[in-house]
Amino acid sequence: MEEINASAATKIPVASRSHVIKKKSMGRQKIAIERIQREDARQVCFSKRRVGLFKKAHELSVLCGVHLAVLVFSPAKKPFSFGHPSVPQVIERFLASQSSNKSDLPLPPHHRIMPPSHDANAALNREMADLKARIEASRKRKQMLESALRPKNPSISNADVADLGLADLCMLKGGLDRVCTDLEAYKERLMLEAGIMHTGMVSSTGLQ
Amino acid sequence: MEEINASAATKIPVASRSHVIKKKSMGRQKIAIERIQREDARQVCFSKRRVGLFKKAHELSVLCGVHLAVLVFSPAKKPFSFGHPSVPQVIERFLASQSSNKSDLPLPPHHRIMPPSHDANAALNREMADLKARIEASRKRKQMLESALRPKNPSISNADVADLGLADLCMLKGGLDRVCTDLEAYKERLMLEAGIMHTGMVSSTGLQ
DNA sequence: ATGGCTATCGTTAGATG
DNA sequence: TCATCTAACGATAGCCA
Repeated sequence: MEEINASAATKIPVASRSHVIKKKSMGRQKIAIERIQREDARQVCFSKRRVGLFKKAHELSVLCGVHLAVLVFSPAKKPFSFGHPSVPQVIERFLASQSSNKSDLPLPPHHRIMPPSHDANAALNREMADLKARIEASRKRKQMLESALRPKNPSISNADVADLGLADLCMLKGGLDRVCTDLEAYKERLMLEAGIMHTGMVSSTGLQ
Repeated sequence: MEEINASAATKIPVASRSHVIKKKSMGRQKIAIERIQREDARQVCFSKRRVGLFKKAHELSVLCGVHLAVLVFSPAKKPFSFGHPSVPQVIERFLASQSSNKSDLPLPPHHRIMPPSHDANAALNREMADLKARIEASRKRKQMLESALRPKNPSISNADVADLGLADLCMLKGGLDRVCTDLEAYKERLMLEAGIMHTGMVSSTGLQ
């Protein structure tokens, strides 16, 4: 990986001209993926990589025409976000996809699996009304949960736990659907953490 | 890993019997950031870049120790997500940071990067498309859920699944204590919330 | 915090199995 | 569909203004 061979790297400009030449830059150095200790370096890294991440997200949304959202809190706790078509829309859609049906709210009786080829327009209209109602209910529920949390006494040592549990609770109601999604997300995460496990041979320690 | 050059040399005979040196690969080609027309290429691009985006997000969260979440809907409307410390936590925190300014879903003032909202027509079209997508996804989810539930044991609990995933993945990982710790904490959170649910807050589907 | 620079590292388009 | 390979392209660590 590190050693560049004669195939393409045929440029030895500065080094070959002189035995001692101070390079203008060391270029990009390899770093381990672990918390950066130096405060200023960490801040700079965040600024640059945040932009890079948003750019990647933008490219993905355009290239593939998909909806996505990225939410980031800076080291200074400041929120940054990027979304296509918009952050709130994507969040809403995501939450809706988690709650799915059943258990969410009073399910309209007409909401059931319909034959795809049966008066698509009428069916779509009914379903759309249904979804709108669900979105509205979801909105109210969120407000209730948030307002329920706010009046809590901050001196409670478990405030963090309550806060953390709040959103998870929302998603928990999705049941199996949610479990599957969460597991998927955690599988993704683990595969990222583990790095290159499936390439077969890795340095047994794995993980840089 | 290092036999790349050796294997490359081995395959040279193909090129040598022709006066035209055929490269084994054109390598990465430059592409414009615009919707990819070919359906298959778009799908492939999504798969690759989604992984890349999640990896970048993971690196940012670790390097800078920040909270973040990424929500993506595939071209097939399937939701993918990555979050540190967890998607729901980050969403909740983000919404909370927004609610201090406005009521529910208005766009946040701090949005630096945001697709320009066009005229009302475009907005309506987007909403319509979005709703239709949701309807499609909802239908598919329902079918998957039902077909998954019917032949299987309907009483799969969150704890069970989380536990299995934890043990399995930890074993798989082997050396990453931090991941195990994270998952342990996640499991505890799940069980705690299950307890909360049981005490009456959101009892929906007999999830356990 | 932003922006530019450079050398280097990491990502990925296109082709292939 | 999904993994792999290659070479080119893009992102960025470290340094400075």
